[in-house]
Amino acid sequence: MKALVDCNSFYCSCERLYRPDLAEQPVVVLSNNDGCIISRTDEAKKLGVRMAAPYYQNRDIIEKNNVAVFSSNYNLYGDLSMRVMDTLRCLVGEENVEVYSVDESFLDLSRILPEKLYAAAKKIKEITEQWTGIKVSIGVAPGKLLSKVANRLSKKDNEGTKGVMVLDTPEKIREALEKTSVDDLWGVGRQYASKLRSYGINNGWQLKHLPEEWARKNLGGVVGVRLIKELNGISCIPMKDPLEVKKMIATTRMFGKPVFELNDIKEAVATYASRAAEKLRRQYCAAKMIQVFVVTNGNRNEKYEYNPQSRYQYATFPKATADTAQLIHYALPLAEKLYQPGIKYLKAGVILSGLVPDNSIQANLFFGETKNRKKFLMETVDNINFSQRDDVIKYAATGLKRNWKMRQEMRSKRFTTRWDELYEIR
DNA sequence: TCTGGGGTCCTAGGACCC
DNA sequence: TCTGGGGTCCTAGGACCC
Repeated sequence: MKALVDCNSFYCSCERLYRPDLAEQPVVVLSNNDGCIISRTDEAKKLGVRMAAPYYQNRDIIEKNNVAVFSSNYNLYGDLSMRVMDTLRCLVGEENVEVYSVDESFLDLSRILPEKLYAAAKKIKEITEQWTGIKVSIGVAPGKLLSKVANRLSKKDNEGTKGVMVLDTPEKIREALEKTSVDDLWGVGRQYASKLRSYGINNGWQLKHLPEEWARKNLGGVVGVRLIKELNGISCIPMKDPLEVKKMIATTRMFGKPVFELNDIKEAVATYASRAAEKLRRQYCAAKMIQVFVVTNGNRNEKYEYNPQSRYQYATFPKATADTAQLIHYALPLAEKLYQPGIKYLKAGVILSGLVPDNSIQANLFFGETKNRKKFLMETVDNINFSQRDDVIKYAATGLKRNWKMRQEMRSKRFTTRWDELYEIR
């Protein structure tokens, strides 16, 4: 059996942890640039605040109802996420935890006796909440997909489940699937949901009975087949190896305000390249290719409409690299190629791909052996920046003015990662 | 005036190989 | 006029996830 542990309204819960006065009050957290709502508490949900909707569209409700609003504080969320995941690893063993996202983990509970699953899940929930202060919900089922279904239902107040649901009999699975509409299933997005509805398939129970061959044709090949199998209680989405590394690394952001100057774009691209390079080195990899893109508002004249258009340029390296200076060196000319004067730029990004472990970089006849010195330099810079939790050392190309930096006007303090922002008790 | 920032997997099709 | 039967690797694009 597999479990899915999910932190309730994770970002909001993190904010509440250091603001106990907000325990009963609705809370929302905004995306970078204070653009969209990316986390909301149940209270905010009940007021009709929509998830992933632009902040300004919800502003009326928010102001009228005294909703607490925060800019996202990723230092804080990242640190608390680590505490939650460490707790889970401690409870069920490192090898049985697959961190799926910042606020979710799958657990492999196959070593727990069936009759003890419910008690075990309850215990995991209690201890995690006690140790971290973050509320979690747990769904347990034969496979990952059904554990997602169970998790989702365990959160509904009217189920009386108090955050733990175990689907261990055919009857329970049937009941759960009948209550779950197709668009709430993991792996069914907008396209597939509307296709299914057009065939009269509205909930998980109906979907479970479709032939695998139909799913293969209509729901993305083997992906669809897996979906049906999982619904039938056949676990076929395996747990991931925790040592796996990313195959692509991206750093992209909207600008705090639209930008027109090449220089601003170059600063941003150099900054994103530096950040991407850090992520690359953290997983001990080097990249073979860099891609730079910019997003403009494709709309001309007309009244305002959000109509983003992106353009890409890429370069490949003679030899895989994780050296920030070299990545910037290749990235800037790409930015210049993309730039046209007089156009309004909304966003830029850097994507690294063709990632290989950095100890297996192919030597190249035409490039000398400066590798070790560079590597030592990069390690030193990373260590200093990490120990200070800030970019103390950065490349000049990343700029000083930083006109394009994102807005975070309502960010809470970085209570757990900065000495000068520690939580104060009077 | 204002709409996030990451990722994954899969398939089809082209270029190339023997 | 005839025109196989395997492969591999790469890329673009679609769909999905949180």
